[in-house]
Amino acid sequence: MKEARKSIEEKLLLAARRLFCRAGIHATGVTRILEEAGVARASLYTHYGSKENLLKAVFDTEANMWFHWFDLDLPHLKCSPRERILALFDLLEKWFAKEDFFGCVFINAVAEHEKDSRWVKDIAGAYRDQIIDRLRSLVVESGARDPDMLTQKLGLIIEGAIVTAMVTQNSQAAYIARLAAEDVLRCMEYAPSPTENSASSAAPVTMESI
Amino acid sequence: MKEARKSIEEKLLLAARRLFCRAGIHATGVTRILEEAGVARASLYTHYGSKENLLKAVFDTEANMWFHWFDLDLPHLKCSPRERILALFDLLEKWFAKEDFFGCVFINAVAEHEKDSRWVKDIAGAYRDQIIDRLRSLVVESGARDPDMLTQKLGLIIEGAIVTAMVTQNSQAAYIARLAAEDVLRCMEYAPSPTENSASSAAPVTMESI
DNA sequence: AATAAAATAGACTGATCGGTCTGTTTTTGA
DNA sequence: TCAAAAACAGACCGATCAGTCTATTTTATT
Repeated sequence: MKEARKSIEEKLLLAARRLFCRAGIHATGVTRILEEAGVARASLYTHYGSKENLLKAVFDTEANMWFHWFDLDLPHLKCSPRERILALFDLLEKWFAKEDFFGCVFINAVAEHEKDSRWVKDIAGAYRDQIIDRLRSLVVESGARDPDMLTQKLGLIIEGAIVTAMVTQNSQAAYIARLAAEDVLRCMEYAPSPTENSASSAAPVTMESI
Repeated sequence: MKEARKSIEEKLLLAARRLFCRAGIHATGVTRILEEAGVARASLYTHYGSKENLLKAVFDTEANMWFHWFDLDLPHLKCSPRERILALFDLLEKWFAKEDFFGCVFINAVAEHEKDSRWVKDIAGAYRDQIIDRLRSLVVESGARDPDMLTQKLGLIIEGAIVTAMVTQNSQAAYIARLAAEDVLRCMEYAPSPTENSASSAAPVTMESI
């Protein structure tokens, strides 16, 4: 296949995302980003204008990873909504196992910036809301009785998996998280799905019957 | 009661812990710590020698908070081991609700330092191991069938709660985490405790009977 | 009250930061 | 092929960083 040459923006984004997560945002100087990207100093400023704007662009790429999972990868799976939720943890495991996984740039950025800073919290929070919304759609599809509560539990478990994987440098955190997610799913009562299981009684499915 | 005057070490520790978590470690200059602590510049260096040593001392205070919970607060509760595990999440909720809660200094420090840095990862990791060990003791006390797995699940949920509370600035994360913890406890089979329930059958308690 | 030790304010240093600017080389498109 | 645009290397700037130092004031001990 064609060896597509990376654009300057791509080279900067890849190097910045990697370094911001591996070494921290404040601890990463622009000089180091430029060395790793193999790009001239002035190019960073003609393309992004500032280190801060480059960070915002890295936020974009990280959010797009999540959107790709929810909007393209998971819908293509031929399985039940419940299994689609669990498949998310398999995607997490592949992410954690990458040699350049060093945590989530949103979480890390919030951790190392002024907590009442407008722009970091607002941008990271807005992306987080969009990701949680997609998770909630998956949960609603599954027919859970209390989708908001289940979404919050799963979101918390996902964030716990990310942080545990970062501090332990072990992708097994995704597997633990998947098992914990199975537990909370098992404990949630499901309403019968309108498309499948239409012959069963109207009584909710309890955890004993799963 | 006596108005105990804070020592210079205490004033520096309190200000540093607060600022390291609220604004980030790299983003916090020593000048700002000194202003907030109301202490002279030279005093920081006579007492701690460097900003890095001050961070290590902050690690100590954060670890002592956890040790106090596990070694003093929880053992005093007159309740079942299972309820003691859940009481941990009530302690988390009180922590999150404090007006100067801005995340866990261990997690935040790992997030914003070089991931293969020896000292940050080693110190934070060693404290984490000690905390997880105490959690495992609680789990073993509860008589769970697979204490290692349960400990990992609960540890992951706790870290998820901390990060969720940090990014959402909402102590409700502890409540969600407690409910999730109840779910994983419910799904874990318990062996009969040797001290209580000695009259029951040898069959393990399943989740239906809880 | 006198003296020694500790804490104070704040100037200072060398290094590094994000960002700008200059001049040269490479790429691109007609 | 040739001119315009883009990317290049690297010097440079003002600000800020952690840490040192001096000189003064406060505290503690006798």
